[in-house]
Formats: sequence, structure tokens, C-alpha cells
Amino acid sequence: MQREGEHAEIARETDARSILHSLIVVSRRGVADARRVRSSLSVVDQSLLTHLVDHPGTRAVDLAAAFRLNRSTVSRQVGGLVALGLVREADAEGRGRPLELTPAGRREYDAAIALLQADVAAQLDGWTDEEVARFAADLDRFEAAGRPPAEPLGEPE
Amino acid sequence: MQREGEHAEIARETDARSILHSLIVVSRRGVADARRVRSSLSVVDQSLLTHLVDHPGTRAVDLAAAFRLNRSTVSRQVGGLVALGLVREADAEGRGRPLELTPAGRREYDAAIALLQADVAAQLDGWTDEEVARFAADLDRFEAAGRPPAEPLGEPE
DNA sequence: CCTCACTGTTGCATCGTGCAACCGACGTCG
DNA sequence: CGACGTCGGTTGCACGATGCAACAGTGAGG
Repeated sequence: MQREGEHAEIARETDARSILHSLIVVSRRGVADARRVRSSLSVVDQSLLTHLVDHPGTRAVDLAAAFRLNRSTVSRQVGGLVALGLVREADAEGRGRPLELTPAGRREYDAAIALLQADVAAQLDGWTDEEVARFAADLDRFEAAGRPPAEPLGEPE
Repeated sequence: MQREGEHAEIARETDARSILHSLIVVSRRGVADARRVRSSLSVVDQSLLTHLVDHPGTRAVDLAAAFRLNRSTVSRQVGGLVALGLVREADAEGRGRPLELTPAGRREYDAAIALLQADVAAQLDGWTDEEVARFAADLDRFEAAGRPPAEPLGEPE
């Protein structure tokens, strides 16, 4: 391209690095916070529940794929959630067992997420609504790009 | 923005929720990826190293505060890094022992971070440089808002 | 010099995780 | 219709990260 192409490239690289950087910090801090706030729900549990809220009927193996976890890990975590009465198996048609939240699970989830949500809101203090909307859109776009390649085919609709 | 304030409020809330949502997924996926890629460096190690790169001379207790970790955890992790020859103690003046990367640590860090960086770059594919810059700025702003209040330069207490 | 607050370390328990082997059920093919 | 293969789920095992609490070392001040 032009001579400024190099500048742009360097800038982009710097920005990308900054993104990774922020992501690392936000991530670790978020995990630590979520851990501290455990209202009977661990961080992983909260993640799994979140996915189940958005995609009811997801099977354990799908959860594993979505979060890049081993089947055994998901099995155990889900086992715990079922034991707590927060998750149950839905009607199985075909292979595997679809999972869904129980009402109690939904309540627990709402409570847990509310605390994290408060943190997010606090960190968004001083942002305009437009900035928040833009940030949300960017983040979603970024997240969507990282989904497992075999997943986004048209079945969740 | 006076009367439609309710709409805006709801939209903002939805966006904030979306942000938390994306953050959870990105975070967990990132951790899982970083784990998978462990070139002798665990996820936590990479985080600590990152902080030391940006803030040489940080003490263990400061690392703990920055990442909301227990002193003992940091102590052990740092111990491991020292044993690997990636981190060493700098000259101590006053209390505690400032830490810094060794050249080998720097190399290891660069190698580990490069892999994650590649993932980030891939997820940024299709973004314009401006969008990337904006996203980086937003993320940084968001991250900065979550820093421990008592951490920056002089505590006013 | 003695005491105290601040750092760092260690023993212990727990949880999350991966791997590998195993089990069980669905689906397919002969 | 029955045997087999594949996939989803579970379990035994090991390990790393983490918090808590008790303890040790050290600088700062009285």
C-alpha cells in the first residue's frame, strides 16, 4: 500500500497487543471476583449455566465444545449442578441428553449473574449509552469470531 | 434523552448484560486455549509475566493485589518461575522484594504471548484498523476502571 | 534494642481439569 | 432382527491452582 501502511500495521499490532493485554487482566480479575462471590456457584458453573440459559437443550458434549473443556470436566460439573437441583435432563431424542435449567437453577443463576453484572456496570460508569452499545457490539463480534468452527451451523434456531 | 430515558436505560442494561456475557465466553475460552498451549507456562504464569513485563520491580504482594490472588498463590507461582530461571529478584530497597524477568523469562514470555496474540489477530480478522484501535481503547478503559482503588501511585489514605 | 506491621512461605484441604479406560445407548448394516 | 461401531457420558487417577491459617523473616520506628 502506501508508506503509511507500515505505520498502520504497527499501530494495529500494538492495538492487538493491548487487546490481549486487557483481556488477560479483565479475565483473571473477573475469575477472581466471581470466585470470591461464589453464592454456591463456582465460576465454571456460572459459565455453564449462562450457556444453558441462552441455549436450552444443549448437551454436555456441546458445552464441552463451547468452552473447550474435556467431557469429563463437564460431566462432573453438570453432575454437581444436577445434584443441587439447578439443572435437569430434558427429554432425550436421539443421542445424548439435552440439559436445561430448573426454576431453582434460573433463580440461582440470576442471583449470581447480578453480582457480576454490578461489577460490569460499575466499570461502565461514565460511559455514554452509545459507547456501551458500541463496546457490547464489538465484544460480541470478537467473541463470535472465536466460536468453534463446527458449531455455528443453523441449528440453534 | 429525557422521556425516552427508560428505553435508553433498558438498552444500556441489555448491552451491559451482553458485555458480561461475551466477557465470560471469551475469558473461559481464552483460559482453555492458553492452557492447551502451555509451552511450560501456565495461564497464571503468563499473566504474572505480563504484569512484570509492564511493571518491572513489582513485588509479589502487588501481583497478588493486581490479580486478586492470595499471597500464597503468588508466592508459589513466582517460586516456580524463579526455579525455571524466568524471574529473579531485583535489588530490594525497603520492604519486600521487587521482581523482574530474566532474559530467558522475556523470551519465554514472548513465545507464549505470540501464540495467544495469533488467536487474537485471527478473531480480529476483517476488522478495520480503526475498529481495532477503538476496541483496544474501549477495552483498556474498561479494564482501567476495574483496577484496585488503592493500587495507583499514592494511596490518599 | 524491642516491638510491630508488612512480606513472604508452607502445611493442608479443595476444586477444576485432562487423560484414559470404561460403560451404555443409539443407529446402522448385514 | 441382531451384531457391531460410534458417540456421549462417567469414573479412577494425577496434577496444578487456589484460599486459609499459621509461621518466619525483615525493615521501620519507638
